[in-house]
Amino acid sequence: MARVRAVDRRLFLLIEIAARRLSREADSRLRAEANVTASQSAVLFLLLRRGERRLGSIGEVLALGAPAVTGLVNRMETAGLVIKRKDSSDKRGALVDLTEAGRRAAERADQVLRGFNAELDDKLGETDAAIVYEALTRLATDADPVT
Amino acid sequence: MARVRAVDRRLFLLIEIAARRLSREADSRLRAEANVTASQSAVLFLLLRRGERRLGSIGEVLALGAPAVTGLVNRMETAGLVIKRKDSSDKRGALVDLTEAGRRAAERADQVLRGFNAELDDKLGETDAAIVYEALTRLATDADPVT
DNA sequence: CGCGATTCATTCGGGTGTGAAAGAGATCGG
DNA sequence: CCGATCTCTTTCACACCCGAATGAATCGCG
Repeated sequence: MARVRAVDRRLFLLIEIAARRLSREADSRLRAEANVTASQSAVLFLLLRRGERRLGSIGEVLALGAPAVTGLVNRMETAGLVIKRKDSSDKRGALVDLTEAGRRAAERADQVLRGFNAELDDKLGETDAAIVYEALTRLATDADPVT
Repeated sequence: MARVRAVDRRLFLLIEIAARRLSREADSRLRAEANVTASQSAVLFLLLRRGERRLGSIGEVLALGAPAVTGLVNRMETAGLVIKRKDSSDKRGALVDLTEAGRRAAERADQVLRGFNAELDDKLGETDAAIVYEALTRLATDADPVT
């Protein structure tokens, strides 16, 4: 069973397909149990664990471009999950922080995702999961061709 | 080195981040060298290797919902890459096939992606790459919780 | 001090994805 | 044969992402 199905021999396409499936499942659980989207939950976690941050910093960690962060945070602000205020020490930037509702949502989302992640780890097995973590981290932190 | 950075401990978030980075890079190369997007190239490959197919079949292989396929194929038809015609044996469905331009684009895209994929394989190393392929295939073909 | 370069965020236009609902054609059971 | 039902695709409203261009504030260097 060396051969994999046609399309799957392109790692990047395979990752996209896997990401799509996982995202769909995670998103539906997160919406149902925490009333947030998968993208939003990533921001919530970041703020929950590392506190108030600038927009650019969020984009850096999550590998998102500036326009994506602007839109995401704006929708979250409308939803009452975060507040945005001008950085008084550098008025170009804006700082984002959790609201109380945001904190509660973050904690619910964390529960949901913890469970989901555990299922995935089970599915892969301990050793494979560790290798995949490491491999994806490497790809995620260093995807540029001419390093 | 057991501990990974905060956000990364959620496999699904990590996959999203990696997918985003890889997609961005692949997309930019594909646009430059073959004048197609990454999503479009997945459809092109499928048609190139397996021939004319129905919309639903494309969605099944690529893990895309029906509305996504409709939009994707429509934009590709506008771009002259594919043609869509009614399935005469079942007039509910539509068949999609490559145009000549589509075939040429598919072959260029194949070259680009072959190179990109080789780089990724290099970056991961042979054994890790094989494990990642296998693991993602498992996740991509079986992401449902209650199996 | 002051002006050009840099940095942070937003806006703009467009591709990509989703779930829900609608329309059209096939199918099957009475 | 024909209506209930199922299947395939589309439409709709929306979330999400990107690159390019813009606006606003800071920085840096003469």
